[in-house]
Amino acid sequence: MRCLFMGTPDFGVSILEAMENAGHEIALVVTQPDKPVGRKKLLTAPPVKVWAEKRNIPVFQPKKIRDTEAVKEILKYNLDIGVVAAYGQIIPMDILSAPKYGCINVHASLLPKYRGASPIQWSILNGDEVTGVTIMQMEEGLDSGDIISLESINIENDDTGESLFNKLAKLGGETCCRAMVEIEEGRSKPVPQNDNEATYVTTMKKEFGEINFYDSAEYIERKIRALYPWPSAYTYYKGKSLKILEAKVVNPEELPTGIEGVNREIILNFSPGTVVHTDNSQIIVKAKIGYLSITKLQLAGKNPLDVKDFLNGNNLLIGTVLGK
RNA sequence: CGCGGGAUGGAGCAGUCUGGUAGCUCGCCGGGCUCAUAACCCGGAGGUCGCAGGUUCAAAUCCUGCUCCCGCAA
Repeated sequence: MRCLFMGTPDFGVSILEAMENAGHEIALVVTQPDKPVGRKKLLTAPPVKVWAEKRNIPVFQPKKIRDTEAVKEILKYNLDIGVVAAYGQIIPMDILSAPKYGCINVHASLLPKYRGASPIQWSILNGDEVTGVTIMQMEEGLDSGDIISLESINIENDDTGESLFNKLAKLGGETCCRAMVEIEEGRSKPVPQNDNEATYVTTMKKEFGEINFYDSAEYIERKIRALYPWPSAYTYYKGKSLKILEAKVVNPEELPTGIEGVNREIILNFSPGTVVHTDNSQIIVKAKIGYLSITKLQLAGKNPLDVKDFLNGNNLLIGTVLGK
């Protein structure tokens, strides 16, 4: 089919590649304007734009997609279908209804659960065992369109925001292409969502990543995985922010025996956030419920390090309390 | 000119303020102890101290310029 694609980050690139491999013609790519990024504020093109330019596909980057000029530009193209994946702007009905089959959206959750931004992180954080992707017919509401296709996937115990993102990006591309075939052949039967079951998630904010050791170790561990590698879960050490990149839950009965100079009664009286043990592979910190074994971390200004390397240069004493 | 931290054997760090023999914790190689070991003991190799200039009898250290890495912010 002759397609319009609207999207911005890497997730969109995965969908594009799937569409290309399925033999669709990408007539136009619409994405966000280039933005200053990084310490040097270099003007950087969105990943989707980079991808499209390599293939000489026209790219359109309106500041506001709702402006009549922008709408007119897109309506110039004769399109069969529009595919939207993490575009970042609200698209007006004029555009959504312009292609022959309208526009469909790829969303990284099992709708109507987790409408909105950052569904992937939230599904890990909440300890869900299953998530997936939804392909829906777009309408004006937020992720509220009729469901064309829904594909689920298990969340593994070691899945991170990054790994699950990659899995869902791949699954999203496959599912999207399958849905496009169904639409073209007239087999598609969109099903309305049950709005009563809808839940909404907001954008993951940076400050949300601060670890509260008065949470349970299990929750903190999920938070670390959900926010990896961005924006990262963090705490503070010697006044500097300390990102926790990898950790495991340790139950009280699994604590290493023979902790030198410290007996278990003292540990029991430590407050959450206190380091109770270190060895050449881990730093164990007490949480409100359970203990957290940190295995990989990054101090502000430094590179990410395995705990072993970190401890070689930092004399981290038992009894140190992490946090502000 | 957004704010800040950093660059020192293979890894992580100290030393820089107050110029004067290259240090610590590991890793690696060799030997020893041991039933055995990631444990312990002894020995060894490995560094133009990010780059380029300057000051000085003497620079990792002081001055000037540059490159690269990272945290925050965006």
